[in-house]
Amino acid sequence: MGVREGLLALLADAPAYGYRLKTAFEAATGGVWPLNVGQVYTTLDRLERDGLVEATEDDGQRSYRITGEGVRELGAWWETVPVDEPPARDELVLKVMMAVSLGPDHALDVITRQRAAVMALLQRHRRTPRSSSARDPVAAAMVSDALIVRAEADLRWLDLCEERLTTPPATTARPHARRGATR
Amino acid sequence: MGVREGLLALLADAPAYGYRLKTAFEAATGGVWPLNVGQVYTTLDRLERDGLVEATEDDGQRSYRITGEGVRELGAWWETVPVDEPPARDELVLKVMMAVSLGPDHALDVITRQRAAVMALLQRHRRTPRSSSARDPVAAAMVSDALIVRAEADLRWLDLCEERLTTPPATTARPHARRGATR
DNA sequence: CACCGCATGTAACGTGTTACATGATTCA
DNA sequence: TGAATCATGTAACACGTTACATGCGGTG
Repeated sequence: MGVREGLLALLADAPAYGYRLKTAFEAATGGVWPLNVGQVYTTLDRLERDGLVEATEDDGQRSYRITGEGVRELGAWWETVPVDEPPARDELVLKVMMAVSLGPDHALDVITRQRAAVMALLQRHRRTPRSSSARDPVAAAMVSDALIVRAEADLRWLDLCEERLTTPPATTARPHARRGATR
Repeated sequence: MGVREGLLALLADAPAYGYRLKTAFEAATGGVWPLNVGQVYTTLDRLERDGLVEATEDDGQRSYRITGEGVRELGAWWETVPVDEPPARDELVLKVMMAVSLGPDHALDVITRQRAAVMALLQRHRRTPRSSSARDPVAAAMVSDALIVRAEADLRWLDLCEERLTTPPATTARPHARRGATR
């Protein structure tokens, strides 16, 4: 999810042909998000089918240019955040939900395992400085930041779940100013 | 992503037929994750194809039971956290990455817009107490928590991105003990 | 020459999503 | 009777992913 809009964003900057879009996409993401070339072409076909881009054939080179419709669609993409109604399916959340439905003991067990796994992942992300020796250090650093922040949020959520399972059900506090998630 | 494993988890508790799995899945997720019945049957077909479940036909009722193979697969699911190599595609991250590749001014603009959108979403999530009047208040509360924590993490990450774009590129600090994301 | 990078595709598969068709049962 | 719920499926589509095929051009 995102290849479609990603290519559209690149084409908003300048017209380009398929292969160049692949390299541009990978460069924009600091080289950490590889993209199969084949997907570029299929995605371009769909974009053309939907009238968001136009192609001009020149000597075997198909150059793609964004259309007015595409510009509008892209503008909406920049501004909006994907609606979560119904809430986006998240693997970790689903896992804990299912474990809860199988019983609180099972749930606490899964939470413990998941916390250990996420903590290991977090440490790995913190140790490896992905920013250096990448094509675009800033982009790579941002992706790295995202992984770290996301993992921290997962830990925090696991703590909240454990609280909800261990404290009496009357106490349904919202996660407002709580912090930590370090254990 | 997750329906497959979700159904498998439910079948690990007890054998069931298709329609019951739909209601069980929705009940387990506090009623906030609706599931089309059709998908249950297609997913069950795939699970059966892969040998993770077995079906016993009885008077038009196809009852599904998890197999040993399914139990093993499910056990791995409980323990592991999805590997992020390459890092999972995230819409917000992709958006900012693409904006960065189009120029820092564009990027800061998109970051501002996205922050506003995420903040609005966060406030909406904090206001609506999804825990009450749901089939499973605990599950619904957990999903609500996840949305809140996730949105907070997104805000935090947007702040970090802004820092990386506005501070001199020499300073590449890691997001260790930083907190805030309240603006 | 053989290999690698450039460049364009096609085919197949996996999963998720929606819409639609078909019956049986239950209940106001 | 008519509507809602239960119950089982099929068809079509979207998107992502991988593998594969093909041809060109430069370079060791």
